[in-house]
Order: sequence, then C-alpha cells, then structure tokens
Amino acid sequence: MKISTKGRYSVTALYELALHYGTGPLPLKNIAQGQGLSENYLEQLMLPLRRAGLVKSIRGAQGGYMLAREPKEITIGEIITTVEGPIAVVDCLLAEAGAKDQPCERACACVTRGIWEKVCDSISEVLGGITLQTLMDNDKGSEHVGCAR
Amino acid sequence: MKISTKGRYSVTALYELALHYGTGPLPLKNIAQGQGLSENYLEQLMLPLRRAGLVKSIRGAQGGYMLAREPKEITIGEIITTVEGPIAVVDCLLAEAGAKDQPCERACACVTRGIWEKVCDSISEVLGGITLQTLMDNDKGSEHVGCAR
DNA sequence: TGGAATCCCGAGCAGTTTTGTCAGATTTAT
DNA sequence: ATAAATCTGACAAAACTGCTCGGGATTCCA
Ligand code: FES
Ligand code: FES
Repeated sequence: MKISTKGRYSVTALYELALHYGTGPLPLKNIAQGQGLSENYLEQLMLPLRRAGLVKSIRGAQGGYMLAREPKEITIGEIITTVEGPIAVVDCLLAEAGAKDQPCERACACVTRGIWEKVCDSISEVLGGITLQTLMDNDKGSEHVGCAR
Repeated sequence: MKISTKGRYSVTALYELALHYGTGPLPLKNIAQGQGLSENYLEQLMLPLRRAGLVKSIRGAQGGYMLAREPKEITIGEIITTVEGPIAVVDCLLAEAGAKDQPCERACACVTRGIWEKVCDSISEVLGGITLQTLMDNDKGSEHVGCAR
C-alpha cells in the first residue's frame, strides 16, 4: 500500500509550477534542483503529465514547463492517476471497465469485493478533493512556528 | 497503490475460518483447496497472523487453524496490517513512530505531508470499520439474484 | 508403538516493478 | 552558431511479489 515516488515527485513538481503560475515557463532544472530530485527522472514523469494535458512545455532555450490550467483546477488525484495509473487497490476492480481478460472470476459472489471498492472510493474522494490551490493556501496559512527539529 | 495478494488471501482465508467459527480447527488444506490458493503460500501468511494473535493453531493430526476471537472482533484492517505492515502510503509517515532513521527531512515544512496523512486516515477508517462478521452478514443479506455472467 | 496428518520455519528463486541513468536527437532564443 | 532546454528510447541495479521446496516438530489414531 504505497504511493510510489512517481506520484510524490509529480505532486511536488507540479506544486512548484503552481507557485510560479502565470510567470512564464519554468525549466526542469530549476524544479529538480529546488526539490532535490533527479532531473533525468523527473523528465520521464513530465511526459505523461504533458500528454494528459496537465502541463504545457516550451522547447528550446528559455523554455520550460508551466501548468496547463489554473492550480485550483488540478487535483492531486489527477496527477497521481496520470503517472501511476488508475487507483485500483486490486486488479479486479479494473476489469469491469476494459475487460479484455477478466481476472475477477467470481465478481458477483466475491464477499471481499465490497471492501476494495470502498477503499478505492475513499482514496479517490480524498485525492480528488485536494487541488494545487488547496496546497498553496494551506502552506500560506501555516505559521511555520516552532518545529522540534 | 495495490493491496498485495498477501492481504487479499489472508482476508479470504480468515473469512473461511469465520464461517467455521466454533466448530473446531480447520486444516489449512481445506482452506487452500476451497479458495483455490497455494497451500504453501498460505502457510506463510498464517505465521504472522498467529503471532499477532488473530488465529490459533493446533498441531498434529486433526489439527488446523481457528479464529482466536469472535468474527465481530476482528477487523479487515487488523488482518491487512498484520500481513502487509502498517498502512503508510509514504514512508515518511512511518518515521514519527519508530524513527531510527528519519526519511522525512522537512516534515514540518513539507506541503504534501497533509495529503498522505489524509489518505492513510481514510483507508484506516474504512478497513477498521469492517469486521469478519460484517462480511458474513453482507453475504447472507445478498440475494444472489441474476448476475450477468 | 508406528504411521499419518498437520503445523512450523527458513531458504531460495523467477518474474515484475520501481527508480532511476544515460546518450543522443530536436527545437528555439539570443 | 551556440547554448539552453525539451523529447525519446534504451538500459540497469535494486527491491518487491508470489510463490516453491525441504525438512523438522507435534499430535492423533489404530
Ligand atoms: S474475485 Fe474479484 S473482487 Fe473478489
Ligand atoms: S518530506 Fe516527509 S512527508 Fe514530505
């Protein structure tokens, strides 16, 4: 039950873009250095994000990335599903949609199916309810008062 | 974001035990064959479950496993955390408890931390709210009416 | 008392996924 | 022209998953 680094890095990268929203393209190097991430790795994550229409890119010198929409229109759920695939805690839940092969043999008789559905719904609800704007607001609101370490 | 077969198999196995609750020990072979699981693999899952006090075992011929508590006293969350480890969608959330090493450098400044906490809480709430008894009740309640396939 | 059934335990292993690295091609501002 | 940047695909180490196997220990039953 882990969210991979793909998801986490993507969120922080797009949060960084959100902070610069409206101020032209931001090169990947800046994001990577600022957050201490591998530029090469981050590069790979931007590919699906661009194809999904979450970010836009400008090539060449003085180029970079920028959000394709307003921060309040991009949810954390979108970001994570884009780079990690659909939120399905068990493969069975995927089958109903695509269903070229059906890994869920006893779908209607399976007593546990309801559990996984509830978990997925719950996660989707949480992640779909948080936007990049939310993160910015929360960060501004926090006082950064005395932290133990 | 997957729940591994460890978690799923354990839940179905313990559900099977719940169905036989009060009727003596059930050998692993029966569970495995009934659910179409590998007996050898299931054996490995029972080890942590026994150590965690969820099941009791009786060795020797005519032995087997039984629930250590009533079905209504065993939550799905307990089962899954026992075999898969704590529900922490990111490692950072683990650190605060044990914390021999601290993977979460900027815990108090990290804007994304709140997201992962919400997700974990949400999952824990769902899984902690479902017991083996719940599953049995739901299954009895369902009419098993016309299912497409 | 002698199997036979059954749990107990650790080692090992093939396949997949994760987490990157790298080299080079392409585009564009200056 | 040159430098800055994105684009793309190939590759690889490490971790994880999903098992399998072999042998040991315990207990029931005939
Ligand atoms: S067999 Fe697919 S959810 Fe149980
Ligand atoms: S650095 Fe640990 S939660 Fe962000």
